[in-house]
Amino acid sequence: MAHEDHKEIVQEIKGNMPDADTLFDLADFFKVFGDSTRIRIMCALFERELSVCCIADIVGMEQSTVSHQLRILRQENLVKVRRDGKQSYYSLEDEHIQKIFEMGLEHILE
Amino acid sequence: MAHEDHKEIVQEIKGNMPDADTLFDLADFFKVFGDSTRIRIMCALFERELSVCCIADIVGMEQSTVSHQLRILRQENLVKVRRDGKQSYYSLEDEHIQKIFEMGLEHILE
DNA sequence: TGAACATATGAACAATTATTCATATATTAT
DNA sequence: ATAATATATGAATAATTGTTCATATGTTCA
Repeated sequence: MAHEDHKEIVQEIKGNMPDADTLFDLADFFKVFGDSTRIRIMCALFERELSVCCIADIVGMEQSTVSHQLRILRQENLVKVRRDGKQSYYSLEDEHIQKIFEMGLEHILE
Repeated sequence: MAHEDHKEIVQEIKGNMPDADTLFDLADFFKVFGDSTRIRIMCALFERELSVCCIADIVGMEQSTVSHQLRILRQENLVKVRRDGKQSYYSLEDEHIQKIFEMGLEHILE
């Protein structure tokens, strides 16, 4: 236990928090931003849609690696795919992503 | 290799991207948001500053676990500490954090 | 000074995750 | 159909990371 109003504070805060499931999902969402390969992939996609092999060359990693990471980005609805012949072209799902990206950048550049 | 304008596109995008170091730091920053325990701790701190033992009770984890996670939050300048007698009171460093949090929440609630 | 309490930290363990290799699937052109 | 190319995926491995236990540090009060 602890100081005087411990119990009351705990109850108050617990009552006002979003439910655990939501926060769990939120953590999963941010987890996607927490890897430098994925961050670089997303960053590349800010400019335009790109094929998998272009992305691989841009980030300097194996095509396989990029494919795996793109799947993760797809699962969290951060990117969408378009097939055109042999290529798959990936692009960002919406603009939230760039905004969150920029806010993070703001924070670390302080 | 790949389709026609592959090389040009790769060069163009590579030229416009922030340098790798910055993106690495950015990923590290978001990594902090990518754990449900830390997310819950931050969420609790939106309301007010809290002692370590309060936080431990709110998130339902060991004091030790919370202390370790608070250190990580401190290292990334997301929280600050204030000593008052035996207790350490933690609070959020700035408002970026809540904004980023809310944007993430917006995204997953779609 | 010593007891009691709050917090911090090191070591160990379990679990998760990123990457690569090898290979499968899909598409196009010959 | 076969060859060539682009992408996707499964298995294996290495590395990272979250949690806990045990204990150290710091603070107050008797």
